[in-house]
Amino acid sequence: MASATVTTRPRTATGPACCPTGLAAPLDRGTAEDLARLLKAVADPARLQLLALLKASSDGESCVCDLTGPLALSQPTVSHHLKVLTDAGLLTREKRGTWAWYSVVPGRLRELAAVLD
Amino acid sequence: MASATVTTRPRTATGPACCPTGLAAPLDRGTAEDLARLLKAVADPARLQLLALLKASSDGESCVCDLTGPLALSQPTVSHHLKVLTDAGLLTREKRGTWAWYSVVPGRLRELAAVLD
DNA sequence: CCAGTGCATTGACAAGGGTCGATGCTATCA
DNA sequence: TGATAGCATCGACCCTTGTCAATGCACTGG
Repeated sequence: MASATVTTRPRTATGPACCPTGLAAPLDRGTAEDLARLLKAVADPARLQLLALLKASSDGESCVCDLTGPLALSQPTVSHHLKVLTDAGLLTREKRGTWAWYSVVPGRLRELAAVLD
Repeated sequence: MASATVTTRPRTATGPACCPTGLAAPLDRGTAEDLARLLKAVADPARLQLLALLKASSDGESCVCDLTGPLALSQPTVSHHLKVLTDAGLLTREKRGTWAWYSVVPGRLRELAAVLD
């Protein structure tokens, strides 16, 4: 059993992706926490439904009023989930007039998927 | 909890564990919950470290005593995380003598990654 | 200017999850 | 047989998180 490899690293909260090596090599705690933060953003049924709805949208974007219906959740709850996904860098928000239009950041999900390999 | 490793969803049981279409098409709540359950199993820093350690292991397997050190967590906690990953179908457990040897189920992570696309 | 609409924020609540110490169980060894 | 080592389970604690009602804010239309 090798000695401990728990090296705390200087943090990259909203960094680009995180670990370039994926799970091929042992992860230090900091890198693992960064990856887990990203995965936690996706590991929710409501947020998965939001991502699927946005990807299936004809224009690649939707406003909140079009998302509350399919999810059967209250408007504040949907806004909360959209914020979580946006903070994780998976969605972009563009406010046009009264409406807020959300769309998926292209390639970001694929980056995350590539790490799990 | 006594959850089966794979759900009993009536739709297209040939898929990995949930949605064969990934996020390309809208998800119903049940399918989204199944996928979220799998992702939650991975969305934890300790469990990511465990997966990385097991993948990087020379024999592709490790016993609990070799995993508690690098994670700097107590033995019951590590056993708990290993159980979560095993229940999710991501790890297999084989008891030989006094030791319990864990190893990653090949291809299972890749299946999960393929859904996020 | 005022009423109405779309969305975000706040506060509060209940449920879930990570962690540990203590304990129980099984296999090995003297 | 008794003692010890490796793991799993239990019970408890505390923090996180998903959810909603109420409220606030920005923009639009009459």
